[in-house]
Amino acid sequence: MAHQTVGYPPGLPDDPHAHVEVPTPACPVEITLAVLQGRWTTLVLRELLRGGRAYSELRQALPKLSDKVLSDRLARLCALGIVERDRRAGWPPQVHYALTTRGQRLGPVLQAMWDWGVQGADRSTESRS
Amino acid sequence: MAHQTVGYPPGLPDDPHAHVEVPTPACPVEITLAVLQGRWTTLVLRELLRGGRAYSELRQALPKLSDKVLSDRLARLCALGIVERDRRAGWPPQVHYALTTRGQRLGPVLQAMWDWGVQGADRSTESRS
DNA sequence: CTGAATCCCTGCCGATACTG
DNA sequence: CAGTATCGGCAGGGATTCAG
Repeated sequence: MAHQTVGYPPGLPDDPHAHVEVPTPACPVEITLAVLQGRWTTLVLRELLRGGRAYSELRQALPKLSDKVLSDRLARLCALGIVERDRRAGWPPQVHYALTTRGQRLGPVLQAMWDWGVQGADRSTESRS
Repeated sequence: MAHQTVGYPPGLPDDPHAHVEVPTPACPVEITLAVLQGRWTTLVLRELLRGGRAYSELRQALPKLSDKVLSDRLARLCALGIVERDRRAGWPPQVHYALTTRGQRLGPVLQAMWDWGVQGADRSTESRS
């Protein structure tokens, strides 16, 4: 099934993905979650949302991030069509990374998560259905 | 650091969380991601967004989900103030689960993820910064 | 009915060292 | 500079079993 009714407390529109019963790529939310999953992934995306960066610049921005994980994240995001790799000729060799337009569309998603994280600090209100 | 600039391609507003360099609870996006992380979590939330459910109803809706994981998810979401537990007297013993208002605020987040997952199917467009 | 406890296994993440 | 190779530790998740 899928998370289609999200945002509609009582009533829910019909959606072909609305009956997913297992966490598979069939559910759009799971797809997005799969992209975002993995430690450091969102931090890398944040950096790239601020503009394209060279590998060394990313390393500099995220000092605690090892080569292996950074490479893994970038390779995975490239494979997913989120990030684009640009190997530039010359010396020293440099590789530039930038978000594809598909990747840039993740902006609103991260923004929504940001907003919830900020206001979520207060857990004062409660309600039941 | 944090993902504050999310959604603002070139320019980025100043934010105290904007300089997080390690994935810690200091970043709102990481907070939200932590809440959503874990297999099955979003599926459980989807079910609850459609209205409060009894434990048995959740099990029925997610047949492939084991008791342990469902219990873990619910307990964790309760601890986070996302879900509220309502132990009802009588026989057979039944426990009702519902989202708190804080939990319901996750609706827009999942909606954004849903939207991206749906349109993300096409990776035709690309661009560089 | 509703969970908590236990066991095992898998995959991720980090550190280190090495190559084009 | 920009990665890849390898190894080990550890936490997450599934199945099964037991308890309130």
